[in-house]
Amino acid sequence: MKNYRLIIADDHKMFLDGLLSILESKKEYEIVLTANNGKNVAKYLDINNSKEPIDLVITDVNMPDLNGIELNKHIKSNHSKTKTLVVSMLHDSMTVQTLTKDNVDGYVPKNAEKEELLEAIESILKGEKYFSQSIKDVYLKGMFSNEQTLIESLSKREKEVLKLIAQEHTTQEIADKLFLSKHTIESYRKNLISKLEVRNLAGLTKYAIKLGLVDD
Amino acid sequence: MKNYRLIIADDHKMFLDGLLSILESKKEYEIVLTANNGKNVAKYLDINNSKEPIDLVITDVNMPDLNGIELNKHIKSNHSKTKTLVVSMLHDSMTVQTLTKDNVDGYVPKNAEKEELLEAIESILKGEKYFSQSIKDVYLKGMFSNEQTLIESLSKREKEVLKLIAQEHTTQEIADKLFLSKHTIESYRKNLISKLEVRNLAGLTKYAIKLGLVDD
DNA sequence: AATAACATCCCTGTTTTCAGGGATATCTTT
DNA sequence: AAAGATATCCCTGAAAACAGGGATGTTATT
Repeated sequence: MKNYRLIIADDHKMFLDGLLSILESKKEYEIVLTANNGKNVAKYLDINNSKEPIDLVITDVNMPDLNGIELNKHIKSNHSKTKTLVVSMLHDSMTVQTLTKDNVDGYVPKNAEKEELLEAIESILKGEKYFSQSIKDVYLKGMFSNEQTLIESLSKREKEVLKLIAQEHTTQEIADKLFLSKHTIESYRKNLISKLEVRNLAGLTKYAIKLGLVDD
Repeated sequence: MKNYRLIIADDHKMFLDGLLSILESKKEYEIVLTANNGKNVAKYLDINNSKEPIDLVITDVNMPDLNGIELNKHIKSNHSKTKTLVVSMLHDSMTVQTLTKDNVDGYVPKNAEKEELLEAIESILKGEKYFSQSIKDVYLKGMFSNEQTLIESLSKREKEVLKLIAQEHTTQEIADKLFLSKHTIESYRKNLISKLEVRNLAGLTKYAIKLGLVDD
């Protein structure tokens, strides 16, 4: 009988209990540690992993102290034998992309059936990758929308100007604020409109929000 | 020994399991039904409730078929003896306000500790109301921010124009689209700027997004 | 019946944005 | 060394937005 050692990290107590009750049905999984943040998991691995290695860390994305993305990165850099499975509520394409880039072993949304979760765990422990269809969809959507690349094509200064534009400042005001010529800001505005393929201020504002440059 | 009959509704299987495992520790709670949508709960109550009444329905907000808000409304209109407790991930002030208006008995966020959940259930079964502090905060914030009232102060037509403005249409284009004079749209734009207390298109666009009039 | 809110339209004048050209200097990458 | 991206600045003219007035008829609400 196989015996796998797992760690679960989630700051939602109720959800943790849900995972535990699902995993308790499987005798071959030993839950070595549960944590409500990534830091404690990282700490545990750093101290104890060499003695009795952890096979799999199941983690949420949004957690205090050390979130799932950072935790995955840490594990993949320092504990290469330990697999990682992300189980999360929200999944934007950026998050999925970052995680796959950091070599995460699987990603299952929280609204998945428990059967799928168990399948994901099994696959990963066998050395395969497991991504739910909805996660793949999000990933592909992110890949084939030029949105992401557009955003990345903006320089620091351009983002700065875009932010101020979205904050309802006029060209003149922005020029004064940045100690630049009015013409310079006009150029930026023009370039932004053309780069982001929008028509006017409204479009720029929407992009600024998408980029997280403005609060609302 | 008391015996309470509960129903749980949540479309997230894992979360349902979490709730179940928490409630199974309490012998006095009998889980009569679990459902992944509101409709099945409503149906069950409509058929069986008079024989053996249900004491409490624990429900998520976002569910297919019949969401938590509608389910609560249905229960409060047709099964007044059945208490309701909402357990949800996201909680905007509108949702909280609607639910309290519809006389929900409690509201606990999903990231609450299991102790708090059990306390909420106990309180409600005793006939009290239970709202987590974070829920109260959201509620109060919604009450005292003029944002909500501002949004509600917009007429249907104003919202329609605002939407088109945020979709990057010019005044002339909107006029053509709605078969109205350019001057009319200009008036709307002016009124919107003054009502929403913003300076320009950027501000209007941000409000349109907040209102959910435009996708992004 | 009166008031308020809504929807519609009009005018004038100023400011800002948008579109379309350029130019120059720096810095990085090939 | 050349090419490309970045940051900066300039100009013109048209289109659009913004500010500030007003007006009229309809529909709710009181």
